[in-house]
Amino acid sequence: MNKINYTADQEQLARFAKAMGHPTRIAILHFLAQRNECFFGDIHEVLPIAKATVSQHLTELKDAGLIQGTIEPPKVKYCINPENWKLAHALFDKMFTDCCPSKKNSCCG
Amino acid sequence: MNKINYTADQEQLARFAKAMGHPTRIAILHFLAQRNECFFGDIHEVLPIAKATVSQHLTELKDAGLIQGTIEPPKVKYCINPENWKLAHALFDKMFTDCCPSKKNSCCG
DNA sequence: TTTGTTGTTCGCAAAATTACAAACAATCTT
DNA sequence: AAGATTGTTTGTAATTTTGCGAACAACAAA
Repeated sequence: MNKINYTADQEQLARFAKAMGHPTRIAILHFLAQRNECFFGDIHEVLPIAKATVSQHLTELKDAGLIQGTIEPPKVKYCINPENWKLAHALFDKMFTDCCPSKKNSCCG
Repeated sequence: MNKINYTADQEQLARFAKAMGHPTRIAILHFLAQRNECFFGDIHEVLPIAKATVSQHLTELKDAGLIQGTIEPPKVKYCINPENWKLAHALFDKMFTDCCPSKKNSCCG
């Protein structure tokens, strides 16, 4: 009967996952990994959507902490946020490892 | 100027991420990992939301392929879907590894 | 100062998400 | 058949997300 509270890690993981929960944003993250130059224009150029929408998706990734933007007039350079990227990697990995169905006490075990 | 298409892997990863993009659903996944018995009632009991809402969240996780449900009258047993769980683990891991900021050709490198 | 380039913000519309109570269905027990 | 138990489905409401064009802001160059 005891209701659980969501832990800080669970909330954080959900926030990261939500930010990654759209193909465009996954594509942006992939794109940032393949380029040294990560200006807005470069990103917009390869995506099949309006620049206003690209800007929105970038804002969401930034708000979630997965990327960061730097103004280099007249351009804006985007890149992965290294610390939060590591954190996200760790949280996801822990999740998938903890819930590993091969573990003895797991469902479907 | 060449617009990219989202790859099947990107779409799949986004689908998994979207399903994980809510604290309740993260909590459900964690819960499924800690129990052998994974009946609906057990899950509902620990969550601070109505059963209809729990059912909805379970449906989303099921539709994304992350969990599976088995009817064991009069109960319903839920558990992790082992194959898709592995797939999700692999896709997320590949993403985080590919985009690792420590790599030479990465942004922020 | 005017023009051009680069992105963000605003205003709007359509669709999806989240949540609940109430009704329903399926199955056992009496 | 009637009741009890377990979850799902339905109907509804509030909020969020996604997307676009147009307007705007910041800055460099002519």
